Amino acid sequence: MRVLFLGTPDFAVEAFESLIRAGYDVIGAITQPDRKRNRGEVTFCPVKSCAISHGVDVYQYESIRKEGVEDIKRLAPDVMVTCAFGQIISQEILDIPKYGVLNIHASLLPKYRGSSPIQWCLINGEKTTGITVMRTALAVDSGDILLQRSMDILPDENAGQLFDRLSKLGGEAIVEALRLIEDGSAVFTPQDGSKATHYPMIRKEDGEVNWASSAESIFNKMRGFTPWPSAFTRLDGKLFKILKAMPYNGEISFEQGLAGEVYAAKNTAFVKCGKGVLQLVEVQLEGKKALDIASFLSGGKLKSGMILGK
RNA sequence: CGCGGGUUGGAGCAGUGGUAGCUCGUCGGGCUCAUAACCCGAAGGUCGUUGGUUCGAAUCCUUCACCCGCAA
Repeated sequence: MRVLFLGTPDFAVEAFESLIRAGYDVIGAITQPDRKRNRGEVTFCPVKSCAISHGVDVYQYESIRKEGVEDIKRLAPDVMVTCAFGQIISQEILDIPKYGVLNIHASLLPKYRGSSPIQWCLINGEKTTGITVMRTALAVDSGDILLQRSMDILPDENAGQLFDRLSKLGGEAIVEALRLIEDGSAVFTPQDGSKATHYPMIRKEDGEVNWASSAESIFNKMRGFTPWPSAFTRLDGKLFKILKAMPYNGEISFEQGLAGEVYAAKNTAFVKCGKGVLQLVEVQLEGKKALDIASFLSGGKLKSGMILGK
């Protein structure tokens, strides 16, 4: 079976490699164009690097609808697999492969349609999520479902960790999906549109912590934004990332009792929230490396009574 | 050549011309029923690299390397 893969970031690499490991004839990988990076080395996107190492041809288009049609027709795939590709595909392309186009989505559709499902599940404090393999349709994440695999979200898991686990599950799911198609037992079930929820791509500025909200919701937000783009606040006017933290159940007596107020002990620090207390575990100040809270406190930049967010 | 911050004993920082200091850790000793507590003492740094200015540089100028924040 000739498989054409469309995907760009880390999340898609696992699916790409799974297909190769499973013995499918992966005839090409289409990714987003290489983006300019001014600081650090210029690197190919993860799927491109992986494809090259496996000797798979890579195709990149600014707009696949306008530039990719001829290439895809020439490649004559039996099936196409999309995974975090990042571009909308036209009906003309969807009609090319005999077995259609499949998409791997990191949520249990119809919940969490959109481009940041993993982050939003964490932000909303979900306990369960999963992978959906469905037919790619013109409307975003609305195609008929071929199969789903669910997975529990760990209590202190962040988006990076959940990404890793879901990408593996996605790799397993897509291989299983192709098996179903090959032996003719694939059944596609329409989504119940009335239960659909849609979330936008998360933006960097959305990562700012509102200390007036509850420790629990700040904790969930931090998990959803870590490791990228990170939950942040201000320390003395400087960008201060909260990379790891957890709600604290003990009693802390704050001098002023204000939201965002810091209580710094010897090896740890707490922040008063609108409801509850958050214990800091790992932080990063603008221009500095990420540090565990004990090391950061050694620097003397965080003291009891300071108010975060200003 | 996009903008900016950084590189000082094991960790994190201070120190803008006169041969380095703080918190923590480490090691030794003491106190205590006990402790991540407290007390006393000790070890540990040619201040990222290159060249220069100077009587004298961690501190000023220069080369390179590496780390990081922002913007893309």
